[in-house]
Amino acid sequence: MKLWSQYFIPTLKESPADAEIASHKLLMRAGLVRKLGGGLYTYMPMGLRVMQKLTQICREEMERAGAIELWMPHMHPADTWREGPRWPVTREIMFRADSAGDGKRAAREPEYVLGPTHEEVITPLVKAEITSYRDLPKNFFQIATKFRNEIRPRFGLMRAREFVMMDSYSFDATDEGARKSYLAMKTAYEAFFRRIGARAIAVEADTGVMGGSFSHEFMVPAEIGDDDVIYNDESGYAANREKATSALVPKDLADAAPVGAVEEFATPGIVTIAALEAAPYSVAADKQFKTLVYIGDGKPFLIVLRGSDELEEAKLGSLGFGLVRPATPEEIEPVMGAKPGSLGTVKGTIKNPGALAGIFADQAIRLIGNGTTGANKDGFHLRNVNVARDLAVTKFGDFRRVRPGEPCPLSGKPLQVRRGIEVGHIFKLGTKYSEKYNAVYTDDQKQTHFMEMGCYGIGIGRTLQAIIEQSHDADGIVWPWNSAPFHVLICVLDPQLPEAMDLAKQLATVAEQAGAEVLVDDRAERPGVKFKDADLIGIPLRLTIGGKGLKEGIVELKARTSKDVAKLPLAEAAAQLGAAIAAAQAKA
RNA sequence: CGGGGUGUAGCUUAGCCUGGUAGAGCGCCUGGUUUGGGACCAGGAGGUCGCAGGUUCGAAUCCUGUCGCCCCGACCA
Repeated sequence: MKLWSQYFIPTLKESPADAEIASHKLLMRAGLVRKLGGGLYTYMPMGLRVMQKLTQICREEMERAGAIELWMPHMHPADTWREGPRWPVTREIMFRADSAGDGKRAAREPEYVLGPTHEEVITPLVKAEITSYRDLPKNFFQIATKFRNEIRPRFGLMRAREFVMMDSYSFDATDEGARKSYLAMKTAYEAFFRRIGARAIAVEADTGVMGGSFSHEFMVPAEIGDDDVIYNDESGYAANREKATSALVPKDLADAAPVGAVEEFATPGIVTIAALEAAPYSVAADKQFKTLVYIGDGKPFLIVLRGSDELEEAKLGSLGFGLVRPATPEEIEPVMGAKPGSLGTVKGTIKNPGALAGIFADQAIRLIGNGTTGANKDGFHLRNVNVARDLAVTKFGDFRRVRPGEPCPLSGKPLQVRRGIEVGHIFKLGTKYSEKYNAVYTDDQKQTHFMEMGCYGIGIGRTLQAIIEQSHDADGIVWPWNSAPFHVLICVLDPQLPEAMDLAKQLATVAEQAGAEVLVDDRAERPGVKFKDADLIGIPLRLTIGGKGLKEGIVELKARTSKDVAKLPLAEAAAQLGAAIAAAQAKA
């Protein structure tokens, strides 16, 4: 039991000016966190209590799934990363942790970095410690602080520079085992989110920098989310926009019949899809070929899309390049022979095709018959262009961004879109890291194999905020039972009356014996202030003890989720309170 | 990193355009009256107006630079 007057819950009537979204405002107003700097937050006592609830439930579910907790350093020798497989990418988001020094000791290259994640630490560790199939599988997890120099921290805990994450890493002997480990994590994550009262859905996701074969994100649907989830309720299809695909191109699509030979025509000053759509050219965007130049690991390659489609850059990951970026106009002209706006991939028109690492086309361009594309000659385009006959294509793939309304790949029904907050992510990695670090084991035939890996993460702080985003009303937070900082708030309206405080302490003991955590508001505040604060901090059950009620012989019990107040005769108060707690526990 | 915005007391902010003693509300402290949904009265404390430079007799206000914070965007030709 905690007495409010002796605890520390600095609530605010007004939201700080830098909080924009509901959950961020409530985090501040309910006294859960305070900001130190951009993306850096102090967990105040109430915020810490919620954090501890989440980490404990997370720990229990991970252990239930057979994972083993450990703790790794968060300051890493820079070589750990420099020698790792993704230094060029990860160094951009890592903080260096060198001696601040006097200028003499400050090295040009970092000596130490703060860990954004731990594949580069755990894989060498496991390589050194595990060499036999007898010791596999293993799944190690930790719940600890991560550091990432986010391009733009925002929305409070939603995207922070320093944040708490549960991360785990599985090591299996076989691909089949790795699939099992992956599924065990998916199940554990679902159990975790269910227990803490967050409605999260698993969606197919892009593997991104992590690499690997497949992955799911756990998304909490919310308008303020960073990600678009593409889904169809009927089929159960759900994917991150970066990964989402649609059944836009029929499998048995026949190539359109060419109506004539490729023909060049002058388009002075026309360098955009939209300009070519306008009169006098009047070429519909979905009859145009859009040709983009990218640089993959230093070498240019081309991406061809319909003019009406947009590139989903994340899908370029499937091409296997490490670092990918758009080419600059200076890089484009020597290769293509024209400036951006007049580019194309019709055979024979590219100035220096030998320089290209490949020409990759989105399958949707096969829907174009007799289309128009750039001539690789400034101010000229080509018409009557047909994919099979005229275009040089190394490989077809899925590179376009899906739009709502397109047919679901599973059911053919229209896809829908909604925003979501990514609170967890699981990856099946395969052997990308084990090969890099030579993490091998010996099987019962004395053969050595690379370990099959998976990695998994839950953003604890982000999850905390996502719960608030998902569970609040105009008056404040509505904590789910298992995430709540306290379960029962005993509101003593007249704390100067000894009998009121005595009863409060008595009922607090009852509640604690029923397994609830109790906060007693014993402050010398007016009732209105107490009720407003009670709603703001969102404790699931509120028991009100007032001098007026005591004279009538009653106390009041109210659930945060309900408007109804139950008047309990004093003789029944203990039993009713116990019953309400038991009911809430059973439901949670 | 690019664009936009903003910085005045613990919090919310007015004043800035048009230079001339820095104001309010909330919160805090003291006293009193109140007491079931953010009370009232009286008194009080609290500000290098983000920082640095400049213009000026005089700068919160105008100019330059810089830093912090917030929002939008991410080379899609």
